[in-house]
Amino acid sequence: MPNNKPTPVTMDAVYTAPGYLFRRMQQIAVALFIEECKAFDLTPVQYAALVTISTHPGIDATRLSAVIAFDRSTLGNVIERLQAKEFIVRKPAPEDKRVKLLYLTKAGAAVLSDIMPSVDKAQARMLQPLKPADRKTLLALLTQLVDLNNEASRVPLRAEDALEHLGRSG
Amino acid sequence: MPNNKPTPVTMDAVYTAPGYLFRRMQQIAVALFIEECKAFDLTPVQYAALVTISTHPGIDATRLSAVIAFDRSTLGNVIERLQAKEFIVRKPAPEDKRVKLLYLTKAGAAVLSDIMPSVDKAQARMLQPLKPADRKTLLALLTQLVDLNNEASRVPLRAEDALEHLGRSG
DNA sequence: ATTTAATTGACAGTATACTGACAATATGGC
DNA sequence: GCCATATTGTCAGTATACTGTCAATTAAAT
Repeated sequence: MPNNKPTPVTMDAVYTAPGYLFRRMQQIAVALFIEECKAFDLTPVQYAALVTISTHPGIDATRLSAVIAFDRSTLGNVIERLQAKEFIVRKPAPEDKRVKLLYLTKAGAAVLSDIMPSVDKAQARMLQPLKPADRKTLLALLTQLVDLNNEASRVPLRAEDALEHLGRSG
Repeated sequence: MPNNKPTPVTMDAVYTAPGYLFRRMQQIAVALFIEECKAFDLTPVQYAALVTISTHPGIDATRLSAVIAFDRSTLGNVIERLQAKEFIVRKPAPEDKRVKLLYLTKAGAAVLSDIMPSVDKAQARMLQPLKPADRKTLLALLTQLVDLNNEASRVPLRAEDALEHLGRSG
């Protein structure tokens, strides 16, 4: 005969779900970043954008979005804020009137090099509670998992594709 | 003599940062949840709130926030949306005019029991790419890490404290 | 009991995220 | 060259998150 007992719902339906744990860790990661970097007025997303513009001067917003796997719509606002803080400039591309190319300003390069130690400290702090060997294991598995799930996100990482048009034949 | 070479910034400053990886996994987790559960019109946060109200009928918003470690301000809007969908009701507490107690409606209980298999499928899918042993390892380390970093988040998990006032002496 | 503290829900402001749409512009097929 | 298609940046709408504030209310201090 069928089992008609309703499955009892417990908080384990939340606490043991990997999605819940990833959400918690993301919140913790942001909190630690903000705390360590509060002197620099940069968010984690803004930091990632700055790094990418630094390593790919003249990148445009769409390619930037692909290189860090952030949503293109969201990135518009991020870029505006970085521009308002005068950490980057936008220049129209001469050969394509739709495109605006992104470059670091001197202030942007300065803040990026200044913030690095604090970013590193924040990244170290969030893994600190684990034993060193466990940190390595977690980081390796996490890197694998993100990579293997790349296509599942709305904006998959496309670092190679995005670079094809930059600094080469064109 | 001092080393004046500027540290070359590479994309590793982003790609290997645990904070970046947690952000990516969180986005992937949400995308998979939404995809698997699109028939139910529930977000991951709304699901967690529903589960908690189901296991703690009569909980108030502040304690709900502590039990799932979500921001209290944010939760106000979440509760409003759940109420608009008629999955929960809010009743004023007789002994404290500030408090509004939360209860599942029949529709809320139904959607919760209906959505469970899809939630489980989404949770399984995000770990699927890993070998079974690696899934266990990752989940164990992640659970540890969230727990050990509990105080670092703005809204630490306070499941026990939050329960003290419910269904007991009062 | 009256002043003081803390709590609760609400709100305003900022910052990610995603969906879907749009105009301007480029590019391809023909 | 023209037309269908694709790309780029932008915008409106919704949903988390966090900061800080506030009025109403309750609890604590004395």
